[in-house]
Amino acid sequence: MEQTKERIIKSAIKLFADKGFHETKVEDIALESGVAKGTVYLYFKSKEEIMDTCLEFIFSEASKNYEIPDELNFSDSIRMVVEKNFKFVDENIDFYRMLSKGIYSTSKDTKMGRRYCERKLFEKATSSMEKIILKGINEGKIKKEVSPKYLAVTFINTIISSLIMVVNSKIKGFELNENEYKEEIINFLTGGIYEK
Amino acid sequence: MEQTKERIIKSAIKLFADKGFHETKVEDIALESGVAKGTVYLYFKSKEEIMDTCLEFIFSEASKNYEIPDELNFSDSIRMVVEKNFKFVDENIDFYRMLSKGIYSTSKDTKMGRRYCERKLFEKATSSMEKIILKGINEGKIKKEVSPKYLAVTFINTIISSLIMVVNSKIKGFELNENEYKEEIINFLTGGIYEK
Amino acid sequence: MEQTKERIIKSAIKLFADKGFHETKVEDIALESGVAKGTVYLYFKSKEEIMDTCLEFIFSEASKNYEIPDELNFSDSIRMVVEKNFKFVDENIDFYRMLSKGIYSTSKDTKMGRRYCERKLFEKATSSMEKIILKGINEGKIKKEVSPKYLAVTFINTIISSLIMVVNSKIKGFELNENEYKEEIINFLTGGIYEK
Amino acid sequence: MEQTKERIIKSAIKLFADKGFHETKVEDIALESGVAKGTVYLYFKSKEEIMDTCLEFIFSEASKNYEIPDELNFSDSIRMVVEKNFKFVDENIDFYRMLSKGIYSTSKDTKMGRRYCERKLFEKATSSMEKIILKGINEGKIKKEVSPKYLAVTFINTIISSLIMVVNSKIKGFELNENEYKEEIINFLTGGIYEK
DNA sequence: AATGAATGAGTATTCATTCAT
DNA sequence: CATGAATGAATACTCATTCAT
Repeated sequence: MEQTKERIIKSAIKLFADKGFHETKVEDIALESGVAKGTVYLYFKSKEEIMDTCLEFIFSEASKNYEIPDELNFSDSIRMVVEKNFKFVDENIDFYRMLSKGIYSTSKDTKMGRRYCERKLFEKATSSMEKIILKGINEGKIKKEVSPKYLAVTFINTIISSLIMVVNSKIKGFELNENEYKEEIINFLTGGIYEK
Repeated sequence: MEQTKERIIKSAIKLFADKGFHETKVEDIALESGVAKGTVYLYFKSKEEIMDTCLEFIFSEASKNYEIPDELNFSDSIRMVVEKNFKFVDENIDFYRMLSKGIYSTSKDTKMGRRYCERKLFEKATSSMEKIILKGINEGKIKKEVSPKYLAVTFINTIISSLIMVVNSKIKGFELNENEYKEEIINFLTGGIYEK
Repeated sequence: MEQTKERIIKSAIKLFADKGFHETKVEDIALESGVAKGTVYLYFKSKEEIMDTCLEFIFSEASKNYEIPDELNFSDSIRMVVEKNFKFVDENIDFYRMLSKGIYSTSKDTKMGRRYCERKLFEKATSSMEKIILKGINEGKIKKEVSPKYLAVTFINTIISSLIMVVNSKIKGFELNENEYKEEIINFLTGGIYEK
Repeated sequence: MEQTKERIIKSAIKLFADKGFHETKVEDIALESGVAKGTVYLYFKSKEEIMDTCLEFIFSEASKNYEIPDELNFSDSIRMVVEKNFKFVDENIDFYRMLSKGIYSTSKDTKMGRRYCERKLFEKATSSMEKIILKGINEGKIKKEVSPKYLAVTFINTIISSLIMVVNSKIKGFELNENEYKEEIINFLTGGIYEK
């Protein structure tokens, strides 16, 4: 049943987020999903493949956050991207916890794995953001001299790292007013923080 | 000898950056340092302690990037922070490679370890950046309505993620003109991208 | 399967008897039991736990040697205890070889381990022997002035050390006629060696 | 200096008694003796040799407990052997603690090691006891039918195990009145417990 | 004689993966 | 489809011993 596979994925995401890849045992995933260890191997060739499938699943979801209607203007587009992402964090906190683990990592990359998905998502995000910046230039909000590509990368990084901040605040009891912070980010990205 | 300990640290940083924590074997570190496995354990109680010492060492170096003279104005302060950091990346590429690993991680944290150092560095960075932003407000560059704290966090995140971009470009052959990108970041953070 | 666990216990007793605790490797136990090293750890958390289980098992068997019907008189009771024990040695030579190792030992004790079992067995043995001595006093065989408790301890020690002698004779080619020796012990304990 | 060697031996006896052979590290012995690890190896070829020397030293001391003047009668000889041994236990508690460790042992025996010393001591003890028993027979205290050899073994075992009891009582807080117990043992061995 | 830094062989334990039922 | 007993390769860590100083 495909339902079983989905249950395994969900459990894996939760556990990888809690304990990281290496600290999560296949047995843990099996227990959490309510199946036997052997069953996990009916649906996945290896533990790596479980991780890869988790990432593929979540990155494909995340990429929808960068689908913005053409008719929106610069500021509203920025607002929509930021709001979609903040909403997504709320609903997929485990995913971002997984991402924010960092450091004690492995370098093993697999075809469908992290790098591939990350890059796919990143490319989607920056190309989408580039269009939004072009809107800003056309609307006279942003100077013509800037490099839309580099600025897009910068905007995306700013958004992503702000999401990580939100996650950290949720988990580590950092004090951070999510809504105020979000508005500050939007304000910042739309140039609202600088005196004319 | 302290020289031996230092050689081990250097080797460990390189290897953790190359292969991540779990994929790096203690034997690898010993070989790379030109000592026997047992010798590593003369200087460190465990593999974890090696990682912790690496982080402590490098985070304490990195925190110097946020020491800015009071007499500099807003824009020059921003420029100095960004330039110091870009220079530091060039000279400590292994460290940033280590940081940019992400995902397949562990959650084990030790007292002197990652969280502690990360937070210490982050707090130093944001408090330093907050002062710079206050300069910006006093100079009339930044609106009085902004939250200096949130903006500081955002500025720091923007800088850090730009550094990660540079590292990725160096390693994965991403095409990125480091200098142009750096100028774009400075420009962005000092409000230069927006039309008056 | 419980059968596998039992096979492991039997092999462990044999090996601990042959080579002692430290000289017996977990791999040896696995080989001797015809299972893989990992399998041993399915049934036991650690090598210590194997030892503890061996001891628990064998001490509980040994304690049966001190179960004597109330209706037997003093001399017959002594005879029965001694004979049961000599028989037990014959059938569980490995166990006594394990006990007689001595000296190059460890001091690590675990809850269910040695001390606990030893004391339980010793208490069972002495309390049982105390009853037999009381029979001896009641029957006028033993003087009323003696301390039944101390005498019980002494009788038990005499029996146990005679068993160790038998084991040593079996293993190290000590010349010792088991039956004659046994009769001498019974004779000794029932006062038969002394002139009236 | 021979003084250093003696200090090492004393420390080793104490530590072996505390923690057993395997749990005592050569480093521990060095620390306890106030010398460097390397120095230990100036006086002993190996850790085994330290143990062997400890045993040799202590067994040779212990064998003096069985040197009894010919002119003493049976009962006084028994009393002297028992009293010497009880006194020796008091003064060399570490040695008996070492002996009473048992079980988690090793089987490695070395030339000068345990078996050799133990047997030497045991032979000295039993041959000495045999003479005492012959006195008993000559004095009409013990029946002529007994086997002096087997009885000697039994007497020695009774004494040795009573010493172990005393040690255990000292260490594990067992309640045992040492003097009463000693008198009971003497009484027992001289036939005083049985009604005529 | 004394030191203690360096060594590396040796081992308990873990856990992803398999496969007979 | 599902199971979970069995596997064994892989690895962090220990400690007796050596030897240059």
